[in-house]
Parts: sequence; C-alpha cells; structure tokens
Amino acid sequence: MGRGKILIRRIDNSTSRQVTFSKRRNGIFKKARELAILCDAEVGLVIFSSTGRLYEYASTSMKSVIDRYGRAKEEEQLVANPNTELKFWQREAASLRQQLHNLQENHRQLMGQDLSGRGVKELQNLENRLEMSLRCIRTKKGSLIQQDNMELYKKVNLIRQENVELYKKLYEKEATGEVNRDSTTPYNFAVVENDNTPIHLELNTPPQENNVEQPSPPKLGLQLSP
Amino acid sequence: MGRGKILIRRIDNSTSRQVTFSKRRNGIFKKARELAILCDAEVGLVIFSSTGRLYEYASTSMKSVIDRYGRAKEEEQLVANPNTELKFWQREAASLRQQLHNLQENHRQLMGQDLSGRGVKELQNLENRLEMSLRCIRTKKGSLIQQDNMELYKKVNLIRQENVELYKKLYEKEATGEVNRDSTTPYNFAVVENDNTPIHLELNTPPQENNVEQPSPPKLGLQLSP
DNA sequence: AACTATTGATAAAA
DNA sequence: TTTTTATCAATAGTT
Repeated sequence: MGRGKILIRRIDNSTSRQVTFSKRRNGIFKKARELAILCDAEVGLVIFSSTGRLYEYASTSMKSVIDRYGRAKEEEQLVANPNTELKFWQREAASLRQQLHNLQENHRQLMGQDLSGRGVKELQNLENRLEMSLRCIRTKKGSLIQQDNMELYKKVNLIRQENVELYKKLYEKEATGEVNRDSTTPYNFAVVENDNTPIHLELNTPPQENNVEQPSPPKLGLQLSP
Repeated sequence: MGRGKILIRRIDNSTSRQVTFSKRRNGIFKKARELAILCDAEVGLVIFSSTGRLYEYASTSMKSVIDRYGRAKEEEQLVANPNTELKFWQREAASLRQQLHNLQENHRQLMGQDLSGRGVKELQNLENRLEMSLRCIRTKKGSLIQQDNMELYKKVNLIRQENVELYKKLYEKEATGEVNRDSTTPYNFAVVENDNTPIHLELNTPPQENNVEQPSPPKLGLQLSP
C-alpha cells in the first residue's frame, strides 16, 4: 500500500527507515487498539526502535498483560524453574558472544586478514563481494563529488557576475575621474569571457589519491590550491 | 477497508466478532513482523481473545522483549536494585548487543549498503580499506594458484616421462613384430621436447571470470578443456 | 509534515 | 474456516 510494492527486508537508508518506522508504528498501534475494541480482546504491544527507544500499547495495562501472559505460559508448560532467569541471561550472553565472534571473523576476512586455510574459490568469492562494495561506494562518492562540483560551479558564476558589475562600476568612476587609485580591487582576478566550461574544484577529498571517475575538465584561471 | 466502513466499537454478533478477530489478528501479526524486519526493531505482541486464548508474536523472543521492557521501565524510574549477579549478565548482554549492532552497521557499510548520509571523505576511507583487502586477497589467491600450478607442472612432467618410457617399450615391441596394432595407446599425446615452459592450468576457479594477476604463459600441447 | 497514487487489508457474502 | 470481491485504509515515494 504505497506508491510501489516493497520487499520486506531491512531498509538500508536510515532516514527512510526511521520515517517508515514512524508511520508503521502509528499504523500498528491503531490496529492493536481497534482489535482490542472490536473483538473485546486484551492486547499488549511493545516495540523497541533500532535506536533502542521504547514504544508501547496495552488495551488494559502492560502489567496486566505481562502477568496474564506469564500465568498462561506457566500453565502451558507447567513449571518455570526460578533458576531459569540467571541461566537465560547466561545463555543469551553466550549466544550474543557467538554471533559477535562470527561477525568479527567475517569482518576480518573481508579486511583481508586471516586468510589462511581458504581455498581459491572462497577467495574469489570474497574478491567479488569486495569489488561489488567498491563499485557501490565509488558510485556514491562520484555522485557526491559531482554534486559539490555543481554547487561550486554555480557559486563561481555568481562571484564572476559580481566581479563584472564591480568592474563596470570601477570603470564608470575612473571615467569621471573620481577614483582613488590606491584602493585595492575587491576580487583580484580579472573578468574573463563566460565560456561555460565546468570548473573542477575538489573539496573534501584527501590529496593523497585522486581516482575519481569523472573526466577532469579544463581548469579555469581561478585556482584555489597553489 | 472492506465492503463498508465500520465504527470502532465492540462487535455484538459473536460469530462476526470471531471472524473479524481471526482476520485482524493475522493482519496485525503480519504488520508486526514487517515492522520488525523493515525497521530493524524488536517487537513483542500479546493478544488474548475474548474467549481467553493466547496468541503471541515476538521478533526475537517474548522473554527477551518482556525482560527488555522491564529493564527499560526500571531505568526510566531510576530504580537501581543491587541485584548484582543478574544485573551483571543483563548489562553484559546489553553491551554485547551494542557491539553486535555496531559491527553489523560497519559490515553493512563495507558491503556497500546503507551509504546514505556519508561524506566523500568517509567513502574514500571505505574505498581505501576495501582496496587494501582486495590486494591482500588477490595476493593470497595468486600464490595459491601458483602453488597448484607448480604441482600440476610436476605431475605433467612425471606423466610425460612415463609416456616416454611406454613409447620406448612400444617401439621395442613393434621392432620385434609382437605388437597388437589394435590396442589403444594409454596416454594419447605425443612426446614433445621438454622446454621447461610453465603450464597454466586453472583449477578450482569458476570459469566466469579470469582476472588472475599472473602473466598467462604460452600453452603447451596438452589442453584439458576443449 | 502533507500529499496522492498504489498497494494492502478486510467487511460482507458465499 | 476459507475464498472471493468490492471497498476502504495504510503507506511509499514525493514535495
């Protein structure tokens, strides 16, 4: 139900993930309330966002729901050993530790460490995955830099126009002999013909490497770096 | 959403109340699941029908959700009971969960997902790390393949030698007129001069891509693939 | 946060 | 219960 169908899988973009969370959270709370009222049910709903914030709804009270749930479960499986609580958390920690370990292993592999005992096939697979990642990242970087570039281009055009007008004013004053010859010109580069050539100014990039996937356009007279 | 709009009030007819309960229960469970997956949230949902039956959904486990709920509430009310042993494991689990979350985030970035909101600098950094990994992996792969290659080379030489000897024996028999002409030769490639050229046989590599960083040596007469 | 084109959920009927 | 179908509701993408 929206402008297009979506797959039910984690939304990568964190902004839209949050927006969707907000919308759907409201939606499901409404549904929960309606179900409780329409069907005379006792409903409890607890949601932790990915950032850890708690949201809750209970048709009666959360305490009532949880207590009732506990009693129902107790009846269902006869007894819950009071020693279980501690055990549960120990198992939980062990499980999380395991997951963490696996992920770390995976991460190390991806970073090209700990490659011993891997077959050629596995390494090829790793290589392919990394190349895919690189492509994604380079595409993103390229578009970001291009965006920066466009904004800078606009800015330069604005300043150039300003310059032209200042030049004109100066010329007029000079013509009427009222000018003070010692004053410095505000922008100390000359008027050039507006040839619409894109300007290539790389900001925010470390100078050590320069492998951007765009053709380097011819430089104009204005250079920000020595 | 139906043949007609309805008021949100208790459905009097018990049959349609039951039917509606069934449908909406499925609906809300689906929504809960989708919310958990799409938005990476932890969700717990408990429903008691008007007849007292329990239905539940939890994205992780109901125990985890209820415990976390309890802790969140506790923290909210600043009550810190020094129930040390239990608390310890709860904090341990929380910490591990956090680490896991961070590592997952990192991993997603490395895999080129979730790139929104990253600056050019960060992307450049990612790119560099991935390239370093790729170099490591390719080096390792290269040496593995070369090792394979060497072993195959030795094997080929052995077989070739065997072949030479068989050839000699056959020649001797032919010379004495005792040979059976219809017998097939065991290894059906001929003796060539041993020119010590390395043999390039790629084993264990999927055929789709072929970007190994070694110069492809001239192929010998022995070709395993058509 | 508001807007809509679309998809999704479901009320009524069978 | 489940299926079908006509409608209403939720929401994905956009502004």
